[in-house]
Amino acid sequence: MERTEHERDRERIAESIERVAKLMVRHMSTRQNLSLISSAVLSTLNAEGPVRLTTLATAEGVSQPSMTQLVQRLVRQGLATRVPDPEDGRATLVDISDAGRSLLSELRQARRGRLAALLETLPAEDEAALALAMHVALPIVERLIDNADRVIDQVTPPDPSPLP
Amino acid sequence: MERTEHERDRERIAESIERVAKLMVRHMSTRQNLSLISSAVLSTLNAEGPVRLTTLATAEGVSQPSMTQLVQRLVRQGLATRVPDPEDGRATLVDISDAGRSLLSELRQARRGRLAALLETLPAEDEAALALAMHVALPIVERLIDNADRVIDQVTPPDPSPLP
DNA sequence: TATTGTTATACTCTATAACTATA
DNA sequence: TATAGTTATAGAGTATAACAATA
Repeated sequence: MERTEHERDRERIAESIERVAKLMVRHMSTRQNLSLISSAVLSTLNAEGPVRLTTLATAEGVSQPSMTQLVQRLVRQGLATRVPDPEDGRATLVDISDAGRSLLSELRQARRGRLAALLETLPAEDEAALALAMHVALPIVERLIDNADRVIDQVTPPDPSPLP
Repeated sequence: MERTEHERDRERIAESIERVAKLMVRHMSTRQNLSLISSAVLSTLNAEGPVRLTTLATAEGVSQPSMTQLVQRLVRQGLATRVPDPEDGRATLVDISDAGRSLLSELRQARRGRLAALLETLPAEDEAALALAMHVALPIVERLIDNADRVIDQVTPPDPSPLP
């Protein structure tokens, strides 16, 4: 049965991803400072310039009202700005502020520091092996992530929702 | 400058992990059903039998009051039970219920299905390469995760907390 | 006195439903 | 009428501070 081993591999991958995700949410998101989603939005704003609220919402996979609130929090904290879209009176353009930009770079530096400290706990040959494996895996994982939004929603329906 | 390339590698790894984490939180956590942390607690209860609330809290890296609330939610939903510890009048023992156990196995099956569907979007040679790379990387990543709780908190202090 | 857990309070993040304003 | 966004409301999940009860 080759398929069984295959399945076990996948189970193991899923469990490790879950543990890494938990770790990220807990530690890499800089606690006090900014949540995972807020820093992701800040990062998007930094890369894409002024964008509409709806664009942000769909990009992050959250509802429009959720993004409204998130942006309100960012603006309240001085990390983002809002201006009406001159080309569409209904729309608002959200952008990152200077404070947002500098916080973002601090977050990235902190993240680098944490990751570096973590990797330094490994023996040198382990880090080398990990780097090599990541070099192979990362481009594939990134394609996988790009596929994810399309694929997962197609699989979700057969969910009879067995509990309250 | 070998160090610069090294750094860029780490930056890329961190960013991919962040995206995977976001993806997990959004999709792999079965939306309607149960959050990442709730299913993790259920999973711990399933594996470790009745455990104390404090043990759960430290295992998941959340505060005692947070775990109190989380367990209250699980009990309210019929997924967990609580009994006083016969050996210590202060303590409570939390355990998974039958409904919790069956929900957990449904969650795991759903997760397997999602991951399988996702991996099937890849060309065969990509999946093979990914499986190989993961085979190398996973044991190292798991050691890394085990190190994480110890290491990260030591690095966090030099955080001047520059924003409100 | 120390430990176990709860309650009180407050914040982020999330969603759906109902709304306003512009196209 | 359709689209962009907000407000209202509700709930999960998080934390700290202050407390009760037991060891």
